[in-house]
Amino acid sequence: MNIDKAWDILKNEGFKKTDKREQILTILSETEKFITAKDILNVMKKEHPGMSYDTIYRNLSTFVGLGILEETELTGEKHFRMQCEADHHHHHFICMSCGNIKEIPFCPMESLHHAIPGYEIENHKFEIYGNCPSCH
Amino acid sequence: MNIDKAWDILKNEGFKKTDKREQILTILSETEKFITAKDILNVMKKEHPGMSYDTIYRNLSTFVGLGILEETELTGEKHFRMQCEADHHHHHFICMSCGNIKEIPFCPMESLHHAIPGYEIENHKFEIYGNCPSCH
DNA sequence: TTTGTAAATCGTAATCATTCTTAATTAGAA
DNA sequence: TTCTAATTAAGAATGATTACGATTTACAAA
Repeated sequence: MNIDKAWDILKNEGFKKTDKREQILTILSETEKFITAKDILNVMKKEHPGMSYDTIYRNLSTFVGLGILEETELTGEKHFRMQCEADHHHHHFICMSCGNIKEIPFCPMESLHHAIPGYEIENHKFEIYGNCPSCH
Repeated sequence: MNIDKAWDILKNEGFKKTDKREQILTILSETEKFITAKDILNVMKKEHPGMSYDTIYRNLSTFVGLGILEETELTGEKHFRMQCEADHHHHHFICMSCGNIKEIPFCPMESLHHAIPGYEIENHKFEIYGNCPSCH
């Protein structure tokens, strides 16, 4: 997902264009990694010293709700990154050293739908952690 | 895992037998569900009004470290339950209504080891959320 | 059984991420 | 330009978790 597409979605849903949102999206689109609200605040404080956590959290959760960002919980903190452009459902390998992401073109749910009849599946989480080739 | 086996492990590692630990283990062994530190405190406060959170969190993390409990993050809170007895690696379906657990006799990693050469896999998370047959 | 000592617990304060509140500001429509 | 709802600032509140000094306890050894 790039910033333009994110703005299309936001405009479409009636959200206003603000420089804070622009900056949050810019920061996120400049990295592949999952980053925290604090990471974003630290960058934004340079230009806007009186930056509020509330602004960041509120916008991050708006973005997640609109499918602009994806969210995961790593070591007790929420982490965010741009939603993948890929049109197919997939999962991630997350490098614990450098934080980089590799897309896993595979979803275990496909083979599982039939394995547990009677169970209504609403959601699933599948993530792999370790070290990427350049980190070990 | 039953309480006796838990005590074997604790004794073996040089941990002392205390009534607080006994009670925490008892509470956990009486349910199949993932429960929180607060759930445990609420029960224990009846007998020990001056119960400390520190005691519960410290012991829970000891137990997790020794493989007596397993831990997961649900809606921002750590949840714990007794480690499964099963000798084979497996995953869980977690019912979002009643909290009950169903064992999934299937691990997606088996088919994945070869799919990402060069990546050193250290850990993985695979959980399915939804409603169990009696809840929908 | 008594005693010594490290481990465990208590009670509370501190910390950390996140959310809430109210007032002020701002983007974009009319 | 003006109006209005959306957005933001600033800081307080919340809720989970951890840390800490003082006290108590388990248990091994005398």
